[in-house]
Amino acid sequence: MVVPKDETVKRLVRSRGQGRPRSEASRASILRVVLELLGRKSLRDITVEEVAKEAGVAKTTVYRWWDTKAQLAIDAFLNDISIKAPFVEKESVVESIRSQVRSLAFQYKGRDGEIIRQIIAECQGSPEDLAMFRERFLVLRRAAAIETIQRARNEGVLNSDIPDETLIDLIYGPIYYRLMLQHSEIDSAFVESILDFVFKGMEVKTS
Amino acid sequence: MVVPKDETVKRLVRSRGQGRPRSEASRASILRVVLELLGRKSLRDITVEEVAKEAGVAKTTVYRWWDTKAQLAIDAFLNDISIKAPFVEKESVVESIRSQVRSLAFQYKGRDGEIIRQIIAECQGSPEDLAMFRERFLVLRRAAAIETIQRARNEGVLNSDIPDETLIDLIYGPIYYRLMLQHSEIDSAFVESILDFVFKGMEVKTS
Amino acid sequence: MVVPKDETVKRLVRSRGQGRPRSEASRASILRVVLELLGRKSLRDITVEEVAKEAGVAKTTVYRWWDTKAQLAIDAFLNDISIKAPFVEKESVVESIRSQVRSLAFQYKGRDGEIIRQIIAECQGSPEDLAMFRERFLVLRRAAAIETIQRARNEGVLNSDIPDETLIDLIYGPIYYRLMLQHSEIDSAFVESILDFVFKGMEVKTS
Amino acid sequence: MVVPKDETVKRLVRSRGQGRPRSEASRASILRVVLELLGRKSLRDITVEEVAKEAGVAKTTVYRWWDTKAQLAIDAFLNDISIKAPFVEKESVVESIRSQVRSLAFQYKGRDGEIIRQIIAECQGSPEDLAMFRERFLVLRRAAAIETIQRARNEGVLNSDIPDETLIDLIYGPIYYRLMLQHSEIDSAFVESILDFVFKGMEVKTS
DNA sequence: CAATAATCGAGACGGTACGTCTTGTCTTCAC
DNA sequence: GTGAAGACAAGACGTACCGTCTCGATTATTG
Repeated sequence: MVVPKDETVKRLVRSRGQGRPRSEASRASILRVVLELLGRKSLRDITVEEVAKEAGVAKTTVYRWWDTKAQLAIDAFLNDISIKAPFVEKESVVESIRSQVRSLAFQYKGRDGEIIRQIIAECQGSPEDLAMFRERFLVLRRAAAIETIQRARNEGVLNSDIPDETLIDLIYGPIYYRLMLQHSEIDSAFVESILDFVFKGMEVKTS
Repeated sequence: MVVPKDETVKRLVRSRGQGRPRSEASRASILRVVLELLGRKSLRDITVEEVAKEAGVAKTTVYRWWDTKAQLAIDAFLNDISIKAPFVEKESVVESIRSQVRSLAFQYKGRDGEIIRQIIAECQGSPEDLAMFRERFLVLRRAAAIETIQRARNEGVLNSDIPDETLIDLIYGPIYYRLMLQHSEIDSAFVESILDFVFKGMEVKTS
Repeated sequence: MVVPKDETVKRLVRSRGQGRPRSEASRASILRVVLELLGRKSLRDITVEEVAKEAGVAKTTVYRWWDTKAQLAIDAFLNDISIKAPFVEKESVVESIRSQVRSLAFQYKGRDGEIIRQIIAECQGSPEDLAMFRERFLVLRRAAAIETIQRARNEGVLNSDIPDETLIDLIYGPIYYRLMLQHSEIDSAFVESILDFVFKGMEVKTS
Repeated sequence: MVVPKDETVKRLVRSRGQGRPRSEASRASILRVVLELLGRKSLRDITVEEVAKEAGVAKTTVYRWWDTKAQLAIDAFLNDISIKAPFVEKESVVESIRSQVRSLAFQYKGRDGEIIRQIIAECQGSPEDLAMFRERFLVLRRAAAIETIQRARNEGVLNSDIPDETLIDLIYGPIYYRLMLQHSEIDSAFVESILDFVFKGMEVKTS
């Protein structure tokens, strides 16, 4: 378990104590600017200096709360999004999964996909950053998927002995693959083909 | 179609004409150094200055033939590797595919996977670089896969109407997913699970 | 009137306000190194990189306070020298001038002449630099000369209607001429000949 | 005596022998381009690369015939100008000198003065270049001046024992002083004041 | 008339310094 | 103690020229 050094943790750790309290305005301004810049340019091309200037904040204030640009981007991203692709109750568990994957694919086609792509790239330079991205973003979503998959298994809908983790990789891997390599669109034809192949003949059992 | 600006093309373009011919020794030295450095550190942490110095070459010579660090890394990588995961004739077409995927997964677990990971990350900052990586690396391998898949279809072994491109994404996507996110190992249990799931019941027909 | 962009002015302008104060140690170190290097090599052969390295200072620190190498050299030179050829009270005003010119010629024969020569050469590439050299070095010295000349005129010692400025050019021009062209030594025979010619018959009146 | 390394000498030295003869077209083109560039920018800002390109000539061709940029500029300048300020016979020897100084001052106010200024500056970096400038430009003109001055002495017109060399410095020094420092114009008021002061009462004797 | 030899253009080369940019730290004063 | 301001050391960036070199092609003289 990697100890997260992100600002959320720092806030908790430092929250008690003397002195001038942390400026909430500065924090919000920084995160807002990062997100806005991420809409215009590659994370690589965004500089801490630029963020500080745009946010009307001292560079030291940024460095005080975030160790790396990747962590800053992760915070900005998570601070902004609500869960846009949740697992919702459907007529069947499999349909619930299919529905979630469709939502996620739609989300990844847009701005959010772009940002995630940039963050993953940025995190390749540091195992710690990559670990943080997984823990703060990926594991939550994978946990929800696993729970749903297990419900499907309990209902006898999943007639395969493929491990849960691997099944998740099988479903979401192709989407991340296209996200990172950009060799083809993440359109609905693609998503439906994947889903049909993975869940072929499974919905029958739910009836 | 992106016009590749990599050195290989430049060499062809400039091969006819006057002037001092390009130094093959410098070229080889640069590519060798890049590869050697890629074994020791992240591509992000490799500097052109460092490459030039280690290669005993002027910085301008590097910039003359490669536009970006990503292109340099791609060339160094491709210059080095032979196709380590080819499609070889097996007792069945499906087995031929399974065998290739096993080889590729094994390759991606090691140094080559590490390098590919770095290159993909580096290419995210520039669509041109990413396009070059696809064209010089990905398309060749995907073309071979497609050809094999079509042979399987012709033999009636593939009983699914999933498009070829999507099938490739389904098989290789999970591997790239684990390569980039590093949430789990690309071990043989993982690979076999994927292969079993994708080709379940298909080998029967080949008998 | 050219607005000087040299460090002295910048210092005054920026002196009030927040932020880390300018490092006096760095400033002194840079100027010291420049002067030391000027004693060993041509100003053309001195590089900013070299100055920074020798001074144990970042290159940016040099560029932050000085726009051009010429300005740097002027500051280093002025920072070092006291007025080595002042106008001192003598038995007559003319003798006071003669004495000053002798001192100046002696000064220009040595290291200072060499440095001034380099600075003047360096300043030819930019009207701004040349203007700064005049304003920070030349005008002060010419003003002192003019004041002394006018005292001489008031005493009726100067029986010529030559303009003050031109008289100064007449006396000092030949010295600068030899300094820049190096066709002959600036020795005392030369200086005395010039002085005798310019002030011939004038000292009589002072008796 | 410095051995001139300029192209004129090289031409003579190399003139006999086998091989392809020197291209007169290239030589003329180079000198023409240098002169044209000198009209537009500082000699410091002119690069050999630029000269070669503009002249449609290989860089090696420039380097083969001229060792330094200063020598190139000197050649270009001398190749262009005829003697624009000669000593011509006048009603008196002194008037002949005065006339020559007026012409020279007029010349130095314009483009030629600008070029000379640049060349002198450029030559400060190398004693050899400065020596060449003196030998190929200055000595010829000073020799003519000395000859005229001696004629004046023989006619008893010059009633001063100032050495010839120093007298020349006294007359021309102020002009070069203003040329290099640019603190005032080299206008006729200035020239006449200098001449009147130097030759005051001398013309009487010529009558 | 072939051999020789110096020239030419083109342009790659190793090298150096440029002036800028970004990083992450530090120092001051204000709150 | 935090924050804004901004100087600082460090070092890579990508560019511009330097002066040299290696080519193939050309153009004269010499044998």
